[in-house]
Amino acid sequence: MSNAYNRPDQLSPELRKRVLDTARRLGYPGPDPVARSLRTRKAGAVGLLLTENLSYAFRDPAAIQFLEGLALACEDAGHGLLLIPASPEREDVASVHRAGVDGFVVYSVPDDDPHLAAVLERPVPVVICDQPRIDQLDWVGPDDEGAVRVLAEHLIGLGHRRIGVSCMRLARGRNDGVASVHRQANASFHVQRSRLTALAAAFSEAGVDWAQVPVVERFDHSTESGASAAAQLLEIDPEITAIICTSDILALGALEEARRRGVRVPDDLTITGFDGIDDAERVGLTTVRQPVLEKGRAAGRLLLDTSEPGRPRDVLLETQLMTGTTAAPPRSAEERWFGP
Amino acid sequence: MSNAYNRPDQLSPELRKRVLDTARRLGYPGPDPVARSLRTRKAGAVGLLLTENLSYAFRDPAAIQFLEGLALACEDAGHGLLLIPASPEREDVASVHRAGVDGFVVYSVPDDDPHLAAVLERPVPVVICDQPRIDQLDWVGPDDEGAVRVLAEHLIGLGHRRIGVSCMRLARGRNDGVASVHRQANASFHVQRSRLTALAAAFSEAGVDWAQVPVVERFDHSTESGASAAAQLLEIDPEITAIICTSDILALGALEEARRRGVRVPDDLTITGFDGIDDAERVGLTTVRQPVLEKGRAAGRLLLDTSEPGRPRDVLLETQLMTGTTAAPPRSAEERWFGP
DNA sequence: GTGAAAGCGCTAACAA
DNA sequence: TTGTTAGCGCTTTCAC
Repeated sequence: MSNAYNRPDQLSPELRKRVLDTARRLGYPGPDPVARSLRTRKAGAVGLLLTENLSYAFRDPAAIQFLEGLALACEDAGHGLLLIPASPEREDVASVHRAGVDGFVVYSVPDDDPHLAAVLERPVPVVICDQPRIDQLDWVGPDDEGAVRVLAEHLIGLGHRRIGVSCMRLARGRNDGVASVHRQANASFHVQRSRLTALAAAFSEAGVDWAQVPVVERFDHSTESGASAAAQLLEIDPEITAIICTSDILALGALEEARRRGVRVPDDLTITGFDGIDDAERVGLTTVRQPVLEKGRAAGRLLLDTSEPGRPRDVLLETQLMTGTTAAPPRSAEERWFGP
Repeated sequence: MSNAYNRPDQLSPELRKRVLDTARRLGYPGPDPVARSLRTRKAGAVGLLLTENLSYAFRDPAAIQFLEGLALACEDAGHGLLLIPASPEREDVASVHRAGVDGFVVYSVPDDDPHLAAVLERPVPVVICDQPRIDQLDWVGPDDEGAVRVLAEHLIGLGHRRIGVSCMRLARGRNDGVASVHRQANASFHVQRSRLTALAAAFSEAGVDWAQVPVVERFDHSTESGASAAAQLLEIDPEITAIICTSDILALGALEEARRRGVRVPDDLTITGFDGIDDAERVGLTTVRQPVLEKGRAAGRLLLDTSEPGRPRDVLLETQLMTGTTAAPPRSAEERWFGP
């Protein structure tokens, strides 16, 4: 009987048909997938853990592209993709415990995320995307430090010394405002930490006192946040010549704010992003492009690749500086006040 | 022991802690979710069946919004969302059989989809979104016929009589070209069928011979398809004054094609869409808006709503005619050839 | 508060 | 080729 369903080649077609017909007539709904999973120790699904509300994943263009890549890899392997409900608000970890999956992909969560801890307790393979970095675990992501350094040197080359930084949340607790150097260094989001560290290093080398550079943090990742962060930066120091944003979304918000204020980009103000989403390209944002879809696909492949040629494995993705039209040499103070 | 994990209130905290500590020390990874599912007959997850490749779901704005709504509902109920790999190419239904879920949401699949048949065999609740309509099954969707009729009457009111139609795939088999009246009536995608039927009815009442109206079908749902469909329509009958598209994506493609040809919209040609995605609103497309996010949320709620006040239930969503800037009265032939 | 035992539905191994 | 059986790991029930 089991054979009739699972190994059509092990018995004659006619017998198979007879068995199946009889089964259906008796109201047998087919093998129970859960019981089968228990027996075979395979769920045929991959779990995805995000640090945000599930619905957020469908609002952030970078997250969507990541999902697409991951879905592609799962589909190739005939696996399902289980989105695990793990809002940052509720500490409830049960959803991780309940997930019937063969492994987890963890996408960009903070070091101290309780859901991550729950995932790590499960006896299944785990692949981390972006953050955090954990020993002995497969990892996929871009070289954030290197990419940011290239961007920073581009801006330094243009002549920028007085800058402001707009960044995404640095820890699980909400803090919409200035992030002290201490908070920057202790950020529990590894990616944000490296980007800020790389910026600090590059600009320090160029003679900038990093402690004087305003870094403004926003909890929600949205263009509104980007706009208000830009506004705050311009208030703190109206003399800054560039706003460096750690994501394109924040940068797009900054562009909006600049337009609103009549500040010309890049003439009066340089604005840069990070990620390389479609909208960024459309408006010609100067940014760093990372292959987000590839990231998702690589994560899926890594997890589902059964031939294990020595774990842990790292996949470092190529990034590319996109010199758009939102970065230019700063104008001198006189130029800014009295025109060119 | 089971109690320690599942019913913290049934035993003293200290005992609970001791049990859990000992368990961890012995290397016990926590209760196996699959075995638990087998026993409790609950998977804590909802399956989603689409008719497209999984990755497609992350490219179509309407699908993304639907997913967001569905994810929202799942999250509220603490359920996971399992995306089931069911490409239209492979007839392989095993992924449906393997899915450990408490129910399925079926999103816009054709009447004769084999994966749908597999879903219906599973002894779990099913909610259908958009299509097909199946007796005794919960359903969520807009009033396609009504909405299209309002749109058609709008165009008829403007004076359009010589029109062309650009529509999405009508059956599982690829057919990029003209769709005969017969093919229209036999479309296995219920939604496309109703929209075409409603158009035919409205325009027939206005004195148009529907058999003479060119209806062009495209298998792939993309702006490129929309553009080529528009091109084909204009080739078949250069005198048409309006192109009605059964989706915004197709309409956006048609707009591109018009721009490429120097055909002015709406002066020389009226173009309409369906769905009301963000991009459509941005460019001012005349279209029908349906609450896509709400559709996803309603589907999830319907499936997860345990209090069953009499199934099957239908949720009919409100639609709204968006009179944008891409529809206007047709110009007479002379005007079109010799200018206003 | 604790322990023992049945059984969820399946698959794989083995026996006939 | 077909039939039988053990046991996957859990929860629930019931006896202690």
